[in-house]
Formats: sequence, structure tokens, C-alpha cells
Amino acid sequence: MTEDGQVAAIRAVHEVFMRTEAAITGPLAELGLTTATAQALWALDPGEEPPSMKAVAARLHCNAPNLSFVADQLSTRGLVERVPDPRDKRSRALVLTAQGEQVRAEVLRIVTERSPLSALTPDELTTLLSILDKAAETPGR
Amino acid sequence: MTEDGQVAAIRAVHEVFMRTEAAITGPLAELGLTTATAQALWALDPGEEPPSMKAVAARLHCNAPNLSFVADQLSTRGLVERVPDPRDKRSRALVLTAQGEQVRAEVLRIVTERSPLSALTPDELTTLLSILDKAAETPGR
DNA sequence: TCCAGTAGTTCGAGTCTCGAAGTATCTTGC
DNA sequence: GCAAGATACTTCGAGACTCGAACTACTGGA
Repeated sequence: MTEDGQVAAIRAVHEVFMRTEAAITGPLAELGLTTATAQALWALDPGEEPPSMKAVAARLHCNAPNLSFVADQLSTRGLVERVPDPRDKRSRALVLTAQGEQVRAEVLRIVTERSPLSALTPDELTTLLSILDKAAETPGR
Repeated sequence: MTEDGQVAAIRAVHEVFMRTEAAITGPLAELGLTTATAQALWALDPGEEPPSMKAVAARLHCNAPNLSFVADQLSTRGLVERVPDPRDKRSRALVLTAQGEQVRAEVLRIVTERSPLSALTPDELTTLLSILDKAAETPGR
């Protein structure tokens, strides 16, 4: 019995993800970042309205205590700040500092340089993206 | 400046991977497995010649001490056995037990059921696989 | 006003991952 | 044959991440 297409595709996604992680861990460490902190940094887009911690936790598929932990690390390094929301005093937005924006740009540079996906053509990237987006948009189970 | 195609594709791979993990963690726990142990189990194909620990570590992109740790867990649960290689007494092959084969099949079932990729058509899966394989095959960095 | 619900934090435990060091075995070059 | 270096794996100890439980502060509705 041969492996079916879905199993092979899942394995391939997994493989690309693991290779990416393996390739970027070292360079990120030189920036004083781990995979977890780099992911959180990536999730903060300088061009958008600063998201609440709850929103960021949802993006990262992690829970509140975990995000608190990661935010502490980024905050200690001066890369993000917790800004109180005047409309809801329980809520705090995560905002990139100037240095945070610089380091985030570095992260993006490192990842795009080292990712196996850098071997693909623009057309392939477009196709890949449309397929993965369709999968991700489908309401989770 | 808008996000380029490669960044978007990397994010999409990441997203699908994270969703898959989030969706399978619970069901795997009911089998007494974690993500790490399930990945190791997945990496052992019942149809192939049992791979050495070194070979499995390479597949999982982890190092020797880590695989030793994971193999201990699977071994304690009676899912794999370490079989000495008669040709090289330093080496040990990881072999699925009968129960290990059953549990591995369960893992595959759970993952294929819950993965976001289950929303894709066979054609899309084929296209996805060919693109990702091309990326993964390209010599790392 | 009261009270259930929400956002975030703190704490403690569990798991994973890795480097360093150690053991046993293999292989190379003499 | 044999010493020296390399290899496969294990053990140990530390660091990092993740999560549930419990807590604080605040919100919004009855």
C-alpha cells in the first residue's frame, strides 16, 4: 500500500517547516531571539493598529500565560511595549518599539533568505499560497 | 510596502502547521502521545528496513540525546524496540512493535482527519506536494 | 448595586531540547 | 597487530517553552 496524497502533503509541510526552523535558529540566536520570540515579533505588523495581547495569542495559537511570558522577554529586550487601551482598562496592546521594528525586519530578512521556499519561482509561490490559504480558511474541523 | 510572495507563503506554511498541531494535540494525548513522540512514531515506516537512531534523528531534525529521550518514552510504552545492529555494534535500529504499528496507524488517521489539508482536492494536494518537494529538495541554504 | 464574565498576570509543574562528558565500537594508517 | 581518531549512542544537567490553576483588575448587564 502506497502513501496517499494527503499524508504525503502533510509530511511535506512538516518537512519544510522543520527545515526552516533548523536553518534560522542559529541566526536568530545571534539577535538574542528564540523561535518563540521571533514568531511573536513577526506577528506584530508595524503597519497595523496594535493588537491586544489576546489577539496576538490567537494568532500564535497559544494561550494567555504563554503570551505573557513571551511578551515579557520582548519587553525586557526593549522590542515591544504594553500600551493600555483607554477604552478597556483590562486590555493592553502590544506595540513595536523603534528597535523592535528594526529587529523584526532583520527576522524577516533572515527567514526569507534561509527558508527552503526561497528556491521557488514567483508563480510557484503564488500557487502555493493560494492552496494553503484555501486549506487554512476552511473552518477548523 | 506590501508583503512579498515569499513572506506570505512562509507564513501560510507556518499557519497550516500550527493549525495541524493545535488540532491533533488533544486526540494524541488520549493515546498517551505528545507531538514529539507522535512525530517519531510517524517517522518509522513499518514497510521499510528499520532505521538506525542516527537516521531517525536526521529525519526529525533533532540531535542524538533528544532522540534517545524520545525513544525511551516510546520504548517504555512498548511501541518501539531498540534492536542491535549485528554489523555495527555501536548502532541500534528502532523497530515498531505490533502495538507500535497499531498506534502509528491511529496517529496517521488522526492527523489526516484533522489537518486543514483535508479540505483540499487530490489535484491540489498533488500540486502542493510537488512544489513543497521541490523546495525541500533544494540543498539547504 | 451586585455579579458573572473577560483580559491579563503570576506561579508551579511538565515536557522538550540541547551541550558536555562518558562508554563502547569501528576504522585508518603505520 | 595496534594505537589514534572517529562514530553511535547514552547519561546528566541546564535552559526554554507551554500550560492549568488561581489571582487581580475591570467591564457590562440585571
